[in-house]
Amino acid sequence: MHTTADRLVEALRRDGFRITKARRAVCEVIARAPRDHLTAGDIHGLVGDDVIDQSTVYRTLEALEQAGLVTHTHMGHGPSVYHLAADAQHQHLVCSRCGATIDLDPADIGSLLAEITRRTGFVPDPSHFALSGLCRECIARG
Amino acid sequence: MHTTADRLVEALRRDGFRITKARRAVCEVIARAPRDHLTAGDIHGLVGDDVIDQSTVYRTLEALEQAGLVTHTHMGHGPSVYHLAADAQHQHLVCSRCGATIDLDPADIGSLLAEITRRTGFVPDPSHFALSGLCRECIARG
DNA sequence: ATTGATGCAAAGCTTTTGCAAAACA
DNA sequence: TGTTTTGCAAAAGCTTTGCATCAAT
Repeated sequence: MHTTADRLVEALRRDGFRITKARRAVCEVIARAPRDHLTAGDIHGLVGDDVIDQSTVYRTLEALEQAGLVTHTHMGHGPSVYHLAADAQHQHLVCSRCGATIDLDPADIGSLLAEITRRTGFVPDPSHFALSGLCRECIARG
Repeated sequence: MHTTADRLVEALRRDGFRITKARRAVCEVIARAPRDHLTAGDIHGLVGDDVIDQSTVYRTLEALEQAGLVTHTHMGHGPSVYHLAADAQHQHLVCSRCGATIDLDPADIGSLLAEITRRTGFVPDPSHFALSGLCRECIARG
């Protein structure tokens, strides 16, 4: 039976990328935390700071994005976060006061996005940017 | 009659900020291009690269944001863009292929945002992040 | 006179890049 | 073997900060 990590590795190979220890390690970390929001630094740390170089993490993530397996989301001032493309189609809400993040299901915003497309012809990719605002708790606190 | 720049300056003063040559200059640049998307670097250049220091531009923008007069929007990989708060309540769409940007009127997304609030209690601030995707032209090109 | 703002220079943080050495196919 | 990938180190791009000096109130 194939783990997600194996599937990522195989997909990379199919796309003509060579399979190295570094790429396998990054795939395993990403596959193990599919719903998490991992920064390049997180991934580097999880692989082991001195196992592979940070630049290799970025180059591997670039390869994975090129292969359509991973996407990244800009979360504001901080570093970008990476996810499996399969899990990425949610909208991130991030509270500008307390920093809490909420993942919004695609179904919950589908009609909104369709509305934008209908009016402008623009097809949004909700996963690529977070949406800033105030969470319920911070509003309740005034 | 008061220009927008004057109004910005007066609002800063009312908030307890001192009025300096640097702050006046930044206010004038921002007031003159109210609908534009100016980066801190743009503003620095428009004031005059050697008239004030870049760090002063950032500190002035911080003061203006603190006073609620200006907001900034994260546009992805590049630098943030700044606008008058009064003009900022639009959603930025940015095409991930050609880089074109579209400003979406608040009225066009109001119901979408209300829907998000209804479902999650989260009150989005549409101006703070751009929304990535593909513009009509790039879709037409395949 | 006091307090706050500026300029300068340096550093911080995320990300990218050049190049020689090492690893994959 | 031939080409890709890695590590290292350095740099790039945006933004922040420490500190002595200067300016606004």
